[in-house]
Amino acid sequence: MEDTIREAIAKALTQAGASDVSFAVEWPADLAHGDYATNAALAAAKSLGRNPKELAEELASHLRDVLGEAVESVKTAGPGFINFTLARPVFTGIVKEIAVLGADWGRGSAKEGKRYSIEYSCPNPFKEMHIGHLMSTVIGETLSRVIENSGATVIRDSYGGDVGPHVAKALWGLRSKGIVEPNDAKEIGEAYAHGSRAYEESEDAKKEIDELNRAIYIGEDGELMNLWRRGREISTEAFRNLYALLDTHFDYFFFESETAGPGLELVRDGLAKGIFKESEGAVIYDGERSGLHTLVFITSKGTPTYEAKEVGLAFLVEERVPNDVRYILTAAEQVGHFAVVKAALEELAPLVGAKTTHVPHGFLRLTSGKMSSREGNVITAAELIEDVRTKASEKNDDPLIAQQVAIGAIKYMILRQAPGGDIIFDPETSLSLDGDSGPYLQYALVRARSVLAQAQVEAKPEEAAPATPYKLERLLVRFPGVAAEAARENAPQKITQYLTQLAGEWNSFYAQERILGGDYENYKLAVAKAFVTTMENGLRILAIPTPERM
RNA sequence: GCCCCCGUAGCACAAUGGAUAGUGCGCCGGACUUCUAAGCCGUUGAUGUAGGUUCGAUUCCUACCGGAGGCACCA
Repeated sequence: MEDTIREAIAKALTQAGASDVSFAVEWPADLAHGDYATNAALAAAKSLGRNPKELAEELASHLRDVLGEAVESVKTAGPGFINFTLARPVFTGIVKEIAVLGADWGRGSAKEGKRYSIEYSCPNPFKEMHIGHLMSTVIGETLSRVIENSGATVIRDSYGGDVGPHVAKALWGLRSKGIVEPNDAKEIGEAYAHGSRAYEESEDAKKEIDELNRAIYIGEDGELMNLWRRGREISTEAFRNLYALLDTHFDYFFFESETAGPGLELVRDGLAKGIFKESEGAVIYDGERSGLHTLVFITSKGTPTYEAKEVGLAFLVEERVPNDVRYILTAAEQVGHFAVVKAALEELAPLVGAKTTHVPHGFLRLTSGKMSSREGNVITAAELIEDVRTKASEKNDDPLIAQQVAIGAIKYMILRQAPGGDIIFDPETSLSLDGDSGPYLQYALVRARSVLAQAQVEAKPEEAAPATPYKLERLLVRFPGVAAEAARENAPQKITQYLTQLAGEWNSFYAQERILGGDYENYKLAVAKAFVTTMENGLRILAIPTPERM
């Protein structure tokens, strides 16, 4: 419908003598203004030297003729907007279409045939997954689904640091506590905190940890490597449990132990080609010549840094996961580093560099101060989920439903805003189960399904409908457009906000209209069903669970 | 010092350059003989400052103020 309107406007403008004017067709903020609006008259008025209101009036009357029965009215408003109110049959048609499409309602094709490689979550083995990783995991999974929904194939991977100083600290910590066989991820996390403190407080410990770090890279100390393998296994198993809870499933896991070797080699090759240079015994990329930071890729001790490993990873992914676009999600604090890696990649392998995009996300900040695993005041992902689940079980006896509500609440908190922004997280008040929240969406869906389950008659979109479409219907129409916009702009929050508005409209409809046994019962049931389909499809994209009852 | 991000009501967040700047929490006030009150209806309240571009700026540009992050051997 939007395209039809757009074309009609373009033609009308050409007739008026303004063929290359760019204009918008958008949803008015207020439904009272209609279903679509355009600024075409405002945009064209200047080049035509016309009064925008007059021009709008002229265009409107022309468009009224062209669009005919599809529109209820075409009116001008304000400084020269043209508002389109769609006719009743258009909405009836959409309600029918939703019933036919079912799970496919809202799916797009803009990215058909594209392969996306998306990397997210990326917790480091030997540390516990904290709420920061939760943010990356939730945003990454939902962004993946948003892109899949527009027709692309998405291959998900997570990349973890299983070598490097933090591992040396954890292993040193385990050894110093005399632990040969760690029991769980928590024990390893504590050992890391212990080793990390020792590293800063004791020269001897620092020396030992540096030595361990090298030994892990070399990998010849059998006993050490056994502890390392065991530790990595325990950590990654804990991650997998969380991923199952969060409904995210990776196709690949990459580890720094695999990227370190290739990374070193690639950077050394680059050094020979003059892309990198030596400085104070280290191999660096001189980013300053292009306004970036100058960063070390290979340390003076010969170990690769994060940057070199990232280069190795880029090539490894290219080999195993052929793709058209590669997204790497990390916290925003890495933007400076990533810009340097990308610049280096663009010199080493222009095609790989060009299609690699860093998608930064904000931090989850605590109102109670900074989180630091060294300080031991991190909130782990598992703890947070457990806390919210406890809160949710006050109203739900069924543990599965309490868990679905908890996951929904946490995900909503993360997905309601633009991914780049920080979330100020107050464990006491941030996780609302009322108002704008995950449970709000879930509850609206549960009530709608409940109505449908109790219905004695069939949902029939072809039965008589009231002359004026419900606001709910007028919002339902927008779903595919919202989903497409979210994919185009990497903006999952657009879907969250839309679903919130839609749920609110359903709640109002539910409160005002008698559905079962009321007027237009068959048609209202069809609208309720269309709402259920839309909410289900939307929540599926967000990866928010849909409880059976609440 | 340099680079990047951010500044919207008491608080947390929205708003492809458009109309009366939306929503939730909180505050205050309503409605249950009716399909689930985690809900509905109403009320209160905001674009850091100063310029610029534009028919039109929360949005783009400049400066300033304030906050967060980054700036060579952690990731």
